[in-house]
Amino acid sequence: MDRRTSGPSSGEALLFLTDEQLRQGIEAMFFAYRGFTADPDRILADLAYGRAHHRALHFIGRAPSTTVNNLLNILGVTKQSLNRVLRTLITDGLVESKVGRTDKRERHLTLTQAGRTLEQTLSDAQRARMRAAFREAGPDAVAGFRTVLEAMMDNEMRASYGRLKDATS
Amino acid sequence: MDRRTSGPSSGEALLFLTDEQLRQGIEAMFFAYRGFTADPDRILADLAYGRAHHRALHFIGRAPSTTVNNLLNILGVTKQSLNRVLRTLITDGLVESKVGRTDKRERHLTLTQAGRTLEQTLSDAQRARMRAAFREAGPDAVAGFRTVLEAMMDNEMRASYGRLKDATS
DNA sequence: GTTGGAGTGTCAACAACACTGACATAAACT
DNA sequence: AGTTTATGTCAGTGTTGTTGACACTCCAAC
Repeated sequence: MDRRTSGPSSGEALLFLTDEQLRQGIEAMFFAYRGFTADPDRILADLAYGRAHHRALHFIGRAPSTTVNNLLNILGVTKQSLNRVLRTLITDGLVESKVGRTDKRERHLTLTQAGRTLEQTLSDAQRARMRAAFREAGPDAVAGFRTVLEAMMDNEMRASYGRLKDATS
Repeated sequence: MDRRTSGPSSGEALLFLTDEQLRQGIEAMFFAYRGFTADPDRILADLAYGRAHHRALHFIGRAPSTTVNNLLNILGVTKQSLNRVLRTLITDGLVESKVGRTDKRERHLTLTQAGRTLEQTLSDAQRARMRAAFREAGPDAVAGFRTVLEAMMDNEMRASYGRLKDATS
């Protein structure tokens, strides 16, 4: 009924955000995410893999020698779900699983050469689109993009994101 | 191997985008999208519905009296997939399907009162998070956010997005 | 030193939701 | 009359999420 969404603004300049503006943000997010995953999805469709395999390859490549449990926290799925994906990647020789030295309960995951190659192929497609979008939008827009996305994450995800970001900066 | 990603910049100021920067953008998108869907997902889990139902409700509410075919184009799924969802929504009395007046082949979809109520509940949760993120990030960041997302869409999706945006502005 | 609980990983079965393919019906178009 | 368009339905399949049950490893208390 109210066209304007009111509420406290916690000390910052008050922003008048209409439901319409928020709705456009929601739809932008929906359509953009589809574009975001479209290119790797096309590649994966030909192979016997899906988006979950891509995610696993990405984060193993990002943090080599990570444990299953660590990957679990990042991906936010159940260990059973992840395990199915990991099993195929391991038997297909894309990921190597090594029993931990100090704690033999842990499995440390690393990409094999073949795994790195596929990860590169998938990431290249995704990066190409991201690069084009970033170029088109300009550096200020990119900064804003990241600020908003970071504010939209859950706290635990923001923590994972921050850890990964800091690890290589 | 190359730390710097080069390439033509189509007349604009050349931006040096490292793979690392792009990777952070990719991960930000991944984690943020999880946050973006987390709240409605929690609500839907209690009901017998899933994310697909939410999407249908959203776009029917957005463009009332839309046809099945139009919805199909927006959502980018097969009619079999959409039909399964629509059937449950119609039998549950959340969506009304009316035969078209001028073209009787078409079915025009509208939310019932119950449908509007559920849609509101779901959207409120999602808007609350979006609003908080927008407030925290500030208006300039929001503008950049939208610019980048729009640049990341496929052309057809950008068309759908534009149509919806213009319809109510 | 053995036992019990916590941590970690694996196997099996099931549900949601996407897909393809084939087909039926009705209305509109030519 | 014949073709195309819009919609709905049935059957089958694949990916990816879930829960439940179970095995192995570590560590600490007894």
